[in-house]
Amino acid sequence: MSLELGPVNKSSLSKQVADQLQEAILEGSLKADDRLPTEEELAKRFQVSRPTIREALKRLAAKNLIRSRRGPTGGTFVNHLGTSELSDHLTTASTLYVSMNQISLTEVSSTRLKMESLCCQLACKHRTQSDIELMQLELQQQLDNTISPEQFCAADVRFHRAIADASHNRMLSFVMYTLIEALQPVANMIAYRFREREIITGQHKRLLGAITRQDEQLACAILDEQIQYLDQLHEEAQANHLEK
Amino acid sequence: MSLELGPVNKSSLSKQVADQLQEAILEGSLKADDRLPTEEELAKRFQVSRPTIREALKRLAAKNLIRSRRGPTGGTFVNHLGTSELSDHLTTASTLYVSMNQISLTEVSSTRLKMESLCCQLACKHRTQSDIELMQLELQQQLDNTISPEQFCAADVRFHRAIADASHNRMLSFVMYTLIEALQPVANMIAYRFREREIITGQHKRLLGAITRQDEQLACAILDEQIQYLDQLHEEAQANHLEK
DNA sequence: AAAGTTAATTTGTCATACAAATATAAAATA
DNA sequence: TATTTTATATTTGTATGACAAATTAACTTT
Repeated sequence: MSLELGPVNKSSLSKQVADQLQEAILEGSLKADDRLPTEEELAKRFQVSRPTIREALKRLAAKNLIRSRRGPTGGTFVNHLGTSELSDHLTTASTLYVSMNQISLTEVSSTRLKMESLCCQLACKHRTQSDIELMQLELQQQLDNTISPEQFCAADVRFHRAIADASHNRMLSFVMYTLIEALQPVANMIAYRFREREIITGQHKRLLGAITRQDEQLACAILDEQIQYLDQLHEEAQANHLEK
Repeated sequence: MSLELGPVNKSSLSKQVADQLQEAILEGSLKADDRLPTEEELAKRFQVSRPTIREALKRLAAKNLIRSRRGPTGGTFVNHLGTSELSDHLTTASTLYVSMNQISLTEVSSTRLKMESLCCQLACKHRTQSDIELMQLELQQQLDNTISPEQFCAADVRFHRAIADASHNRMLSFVMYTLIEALQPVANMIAYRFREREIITGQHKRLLGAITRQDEQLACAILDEQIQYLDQLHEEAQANHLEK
C-alpha cells in the first residue's frame, strides 16, 4: 500500500526556521525590541542544531529584521524598521536591479523626476519648520568645498531624502528612497568636479527657497532642471566612454 | 609606544565575508549564473571556517542574490534578479514597514493612485499587443466566480503588475510592485464578497478597454474611481471594527 | 563605599563528521 | 550492443562539541 506521507519539507531547515520567525515578526507575535530565546533554546524548540538556527538568524539579520549582542543581557532582538534602517536593504536591491537588468538611467531618471515632483508638491504643502532646517543643514555641508566627494554624495542623498520626508507621506518617502539610491551612480560622477558641485548646490539652494515659500510650480521646475542636467552629464560621460 | 594597529574588524566575520561577496556581485566581478567556489574553498580563501562561510552565504541567500544546489554540478550560483525575483524581498520590506510604522492606508493608497496613474499614462502610450493579452488573461480569471479568494487576489495583483509592466519603464514597474503589495491587505477584504468582486472586475474591464484604446484620461479616471472605492471599503471596515 | 576582580551568560567561531542530493562513470543485464 | 542499474565522487545540508570573545552582574578587597 502506498503510504501517503506528508508533503514534507522540500526547503532547507534553516529557511523554514527563518520563515517561521519572520512570520512571527510580521504577524506581531514578536514586536520590536522583543528578545528572542537564546540560540540554544531555539535549537531545542525547533528540534534542530544550533548552526542551523544561526543560519536562519543570519537570513533575518541580512534583512535587518533582527540584531544580536553578546553577553548576559545580550541576545537577539527584533528591530524596529525605520525608513533609514531599510535603506541598506533597498540600496542593494535597487542598485543591483538597475545594474543587472541594464536599465537605462533614462528610465530611472524619468521615473524619479515624476516621483520627486510629487514629493515636492506635497513638501510645499506640508513642510514644517524642522523639515526646512534639516534641508538647510544638508545644504550647508554641500557648500563646504573642503569635503570629500563621498561626503558630498552622502549630503546630496540626505538632502533629497529630506525633501521626500517633508512630504509627510511615509509610503512615498519609502519608495523615493529606493529611487534616490538607484541614481547614485550618476550623482557620484558630479561630486568629483568642483564646477558641477557648484551648479548642483545652486539648484538645491533655489529648490529649498521655493519649498520654503511653498511655490510648487517653481520647485518642480527647478527639479526638472536638475534632472535634465544630470541626464546631460550622464550622456556626455557615456559619449566619452565610447570614444576611448 | 602606542602601536597603531589597523582599524580592525569590528563586525563579525560572516558579515565581512558576505559584504565582500556582495560587493563582488554588485561590481560585476561575479556575474549572473557564475558559480562561486565551493564552501570549502571559500573557507580556505577567506581563512575562516566553513560554518562562517555558510552564515555569510545565507545572508546573501536571504537577499535572493544567490542560489545553491547540491551535487557534483551543484554549488552556489549568482542569481539574475528580475522584477518578480526581487518582489519577495520588497514585499516583506514594504509590508513590514507599513505594519511596523503604522502607516495609514490612506498614505499608501494616495501614493499608489499617483504612481499607478503615471503607469497608466505610459501604458496607454507604449502598450503592446502582448501586454493587452496578458491583462485580458488575468481579467478572465477574475471573472470566474468559482475561484477562491486567494486566487482572486493573486489574479488582481498580476493584473495590476501587468499594467505597470505595460509602461515599459522597468524602474517604474519595480517601484510599483512594492506599492501593489503594500495595499494587499485591503484587496484581501474585497475578495471575499461576491458583490465587491463584481465591481472591481467591472472597473478592470473598463480600465483595460481604456488602455487598449489609448485613452489616458479615461484610464486615469477609472483608476481613481477604483482606489476611492477601495478607500471607502476600508473606512467602512474600520468603522465596523471600532463598533465591535 | 568604591574600585577592581571574578564568574556567568550569550553570541561568535572553529573543527570534524556524517547525511542527502545529484551527476558521472562503470558494470551488470537484457 | 544497448540499456538499465549500480557504484562513486562531489558538493551542499545538518549535527555535535568545544572554545573564544564580549559583556553584565555579583563578589571581593581595599
